[in-house]
Amino acid sequence: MRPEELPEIRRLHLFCDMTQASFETLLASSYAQNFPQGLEMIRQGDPADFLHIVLEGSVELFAQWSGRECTMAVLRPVSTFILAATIRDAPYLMSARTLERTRIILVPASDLRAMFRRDTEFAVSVINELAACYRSVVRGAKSLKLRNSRERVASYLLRQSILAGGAASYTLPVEKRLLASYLGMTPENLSRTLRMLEDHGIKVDGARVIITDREKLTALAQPDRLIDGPD
Amino acid sequence: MRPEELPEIRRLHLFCDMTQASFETLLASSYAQNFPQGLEMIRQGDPADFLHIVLEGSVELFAQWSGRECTMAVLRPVSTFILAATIRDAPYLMSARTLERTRIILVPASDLRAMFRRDTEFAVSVINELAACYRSVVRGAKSLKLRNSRERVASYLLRQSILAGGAASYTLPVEKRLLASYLGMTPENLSRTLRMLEDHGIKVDGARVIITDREKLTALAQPDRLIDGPD
DNA sequence: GCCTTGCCTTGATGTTAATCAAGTCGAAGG
DNA sequence: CCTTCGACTTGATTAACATCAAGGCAAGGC
Repeated sequence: MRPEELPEIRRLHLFCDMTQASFETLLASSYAQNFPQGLEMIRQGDPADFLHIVLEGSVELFAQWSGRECTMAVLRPVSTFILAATIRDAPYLMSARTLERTRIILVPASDLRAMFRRDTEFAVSVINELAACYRSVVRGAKSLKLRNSRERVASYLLRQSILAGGAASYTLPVEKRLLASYLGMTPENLSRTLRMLEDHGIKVDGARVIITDREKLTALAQPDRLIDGPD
Repeated sequence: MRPEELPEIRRLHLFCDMTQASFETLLASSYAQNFPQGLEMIRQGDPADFLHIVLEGSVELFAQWSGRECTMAVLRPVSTFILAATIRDAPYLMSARTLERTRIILVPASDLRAMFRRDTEFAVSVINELAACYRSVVRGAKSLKLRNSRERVASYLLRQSILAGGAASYTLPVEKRLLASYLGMTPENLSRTLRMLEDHGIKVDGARVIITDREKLTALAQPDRLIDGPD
């Protein structure tokens, strides 16, 4: 692990409140690994032996069943993933693959579990992190059950604009086929929906999104703090 | 609160590992409340001031958006709910209503948050509980995204049979309209699907479910530990 | 340069599920 | 006993979405 990486990790909510000693102990038993693009680094069902931290690149979390597959999340630096599985010492519920060349820190699950028994502040951080993750998945489930695909796309586009500082124009952070799977629809349907949304204040050209009429888009998306955040 | 109720609460995973002193302190600031049937006891968006424990009756967690509504979970004694919101001191993401006359214990969120800073074993229990809740929602999301409605119904019916000890016959624990909403479909569609499943090893008469051909049902449901549990 | 390759789009078609509209049934109450 | 109400069912229709098939387009390799 490179020394300049430690402060970046330390800044994560999960690690910023623990003692320096605890942090150093935990990271001492961890190690970095570089993965090429498209590598399936975690397979659902495998035992969860490590907490993962993305330092560079990006990772797709996805799920499989009966020959089908869907994207559950896309993670970018700096963030952790599959915390819950490591804590319960249970099999991963999701698979993970790299979307590009990606650098990951692997923190042994057993050290993690030992650490939050010794460092109360760390335990509190884990609690907060898990609660946030839980709420995030609940939001996703609400969006899936309460909105149709057009509304989900509209909400997503509006939300991305807000994350880009309210910009009227921005670039999609992920490929469209991935986005479609994430939103629970087929690529074809996403393509058609984006076209339809031209009547609702959105223009999409390649990965470029332009909001032509924010009011109209908002009327369709009906953004809701309890689904779209912020927390 | 009745004295005979304390041991029941103590037996919950969330409370069984904390010190007796901590448990008594926490419950001393709590109080019980009885609600009639059909009462909306929690409204999504309200501040989360209490952890809730169901002692008698049953509670529906549901979500609303744009005039639509869907069931997220049904809770029965003895269990806790909306732990994550209380921890983050954030608004509830879901509403809750009683399905029958229901008795609830209310634990003040602030006492809860103070307690897991003082009692490490309790903090660990909270961590484990949250991780379990998180995984449970992820399973639900996977089921929604990877299965069509017929497969969801088949999985549900098979799973209930297993929960009933592998019985070939059992009673549905919830009304069908609720079940439909929980499974992400309309009551009409559930009704038709149950009829269709007669060709796949299931016979439903009112709330009575009879598995006529477990093998056929299993072939359709394709139960998966990573979706249907057990954990 | 040309040829791949992968991603995206488009149109035609088929399937799935929601909606609309009656109608049945059984439990609760007058 | 009859009425009423709510839950459930059923059929007809419509809307939403997936699938299938074909083609466009841009990036990268030879």
